[in-house]
Amino acid sequence: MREPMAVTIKDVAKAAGVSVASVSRALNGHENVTDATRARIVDIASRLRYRPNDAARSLITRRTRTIGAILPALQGDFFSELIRGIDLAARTRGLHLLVSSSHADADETAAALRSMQGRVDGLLVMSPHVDPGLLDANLPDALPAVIMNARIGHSRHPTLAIDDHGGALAMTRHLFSVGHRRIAFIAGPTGNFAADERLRGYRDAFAAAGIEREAIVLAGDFSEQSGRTAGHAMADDPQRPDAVFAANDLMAIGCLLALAGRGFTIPTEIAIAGFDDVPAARYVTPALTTVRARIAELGRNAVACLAAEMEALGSSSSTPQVLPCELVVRASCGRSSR
Amino acid sequence: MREPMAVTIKDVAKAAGVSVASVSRALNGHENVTDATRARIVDIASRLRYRPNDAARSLITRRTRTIGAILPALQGDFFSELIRGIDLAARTRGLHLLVSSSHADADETAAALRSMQGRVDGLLVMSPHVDPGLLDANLPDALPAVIMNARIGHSRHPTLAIDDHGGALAMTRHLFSVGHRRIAFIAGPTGNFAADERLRGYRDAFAAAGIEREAIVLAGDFSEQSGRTAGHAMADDPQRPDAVFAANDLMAIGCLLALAGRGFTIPTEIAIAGFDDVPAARYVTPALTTVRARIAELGRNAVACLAAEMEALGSSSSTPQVLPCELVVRASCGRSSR
DNA sequence: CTGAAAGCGCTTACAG
DNA sequence: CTGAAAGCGCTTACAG
Repeated sequence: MREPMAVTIKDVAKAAGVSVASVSRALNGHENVTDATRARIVDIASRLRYRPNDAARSLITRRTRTIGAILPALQGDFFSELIRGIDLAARTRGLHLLVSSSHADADETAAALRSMQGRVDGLLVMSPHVDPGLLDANLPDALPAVIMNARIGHSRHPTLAIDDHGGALAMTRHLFSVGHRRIAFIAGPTGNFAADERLRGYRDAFAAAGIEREAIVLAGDFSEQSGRTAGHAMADDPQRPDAVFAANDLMAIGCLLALAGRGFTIPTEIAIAGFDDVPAARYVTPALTTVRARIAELGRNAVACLAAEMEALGSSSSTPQVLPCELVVRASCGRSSR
Repeated sequence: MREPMAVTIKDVAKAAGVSVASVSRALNGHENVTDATRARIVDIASRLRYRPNDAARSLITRRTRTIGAILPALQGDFFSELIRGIDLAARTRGLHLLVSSSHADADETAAALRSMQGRVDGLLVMSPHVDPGLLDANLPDALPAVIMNARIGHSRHPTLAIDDHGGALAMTRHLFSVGHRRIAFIAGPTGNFAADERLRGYRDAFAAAGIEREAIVLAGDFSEQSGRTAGHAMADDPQRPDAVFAANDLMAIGCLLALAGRGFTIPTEIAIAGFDDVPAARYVTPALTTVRARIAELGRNAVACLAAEMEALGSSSSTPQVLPCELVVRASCGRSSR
């Protein structure tokens, strides 16, 4: 009981009374085919429900019409948005999307990189601790790749990033502008690109104000719990800051909940700001002031950049892109500066 | 300037002084190879950084070691969780994952189905308005496929689903048990499987209580805005219900916000419950009572089911699975029944 | 245990 | 414009 044989190009050729070469040319839209022949072939092919075998085609064309996305995770608002942008942009170009995520460490990422090889025409890579050397060591030079959210210029591959630094800088300035001065920062995990950039933005704002010595940095790891912990630490601190800027919304929310639980009034006694504008930011009380990045756009642009790479093989062009962020001022920080 | 030739099985054979057949057998772990030969081949292959060409292999084995997931969307907490479960389970089995989503209508879904053909060994399909006929018409009979969140038994393919009906039934009973009787239901989009099932659960609870005539159903479309609209309608209603059960959390939150904005106290004046347990449910004030489904598990089990299908070709086995839901009682509905 | 050979289903120079 | 043929890189009976 073998599987029913799929219809191949030979079957179509036979039915149409032409060679397989003509079928191939007709179906692939080559010029050198009579309209009449093409019409007959197209008609028969569809009647036979002919579907070219992708493996055979890939074998000879060396193209898969597929791109791969290697991401640290898939769940959560950030990745959810990112992958939506990627998926849409890939579909628009008729590209299939292979995904791989949840890589705990560099070894797993390397394995994922290798396993994508040969199955994709190009790769989108985001790794929080991305090491350009990892890519170079595990990817053939010829494979187009685009890196997301890593330091621009650190890799020979085109890199696109959210302007985490600029967003954090703008938020810190905003907090200054509404009258806060003792602004604590709850940091994200050290070594994580976005976390480091946000911290740098915070620090630069203090430096620009000539008060870098007054920066107060608390440890965090992007989890709500670490935000709570920081919130309790602040509540216990006799020199309590008058504002907190957390490196992401989850920590800001944890901090807010902890502080509110300890009886502090927000924003009058202490203001709170986050980063990401996750959906939940609108629902906490008071609603969270935060920084919004256009993440789907990052994904979309990354695909566009990758597609360009794939077409112009070798000519690694396209200026690095840094997508600006936007301040979203809500109730948790007092009134806006304007 | 042609691309650098990749190393093929021939290169390995030549370097090892054996035939390509032996290389193939050695690398694929067949028994009939001397340990010494195998060792030499493996060594040389890795030294040459040999990577079998997947297209060539697929062409002959008729396997891609890839599964496809066709989903209505990718963003949002639900799909985020679902795809996480799918990705993890696929990885565990060494299967690649091809995704396709954002299909506005049946035509686009059909196109996605066809385009996956030949690129995958099996398919995971979730379509809110899934029509078994659509699958049959666009998929070769031989392609293993598993359907998620559709009515069990309506397709010749194995189907797994969240117990939306049971969850809604349980929530409605819970609301009865804490003393509510005039419980309105904000429905989701008609025709959407989950929405319909949840409504049915609500109705069945009323029927079981012998008061089906007292059911109050308001229209909604799963959006926060439709929840707000329903909330305002209730606020204006002289015969205001004493509890609202929304078919999803987004609508429940919209309704809660609208009602709170109109000065109603929750849960004393009106209780509110949702469905899904999205992260935001914990952050609204008061925190939302809701129903939680183990969505990642649905994805994981669907992959397991698909993998079984793929191995035992033809023997469509595996009893239909319905994953139970769990009540999450928070402050928005008054005290728990226990 | 090992090799020579056929063949998977395509595409593309090369002739005509 | 069309066809015969080579070849993409593998795997797998079939012999030995």
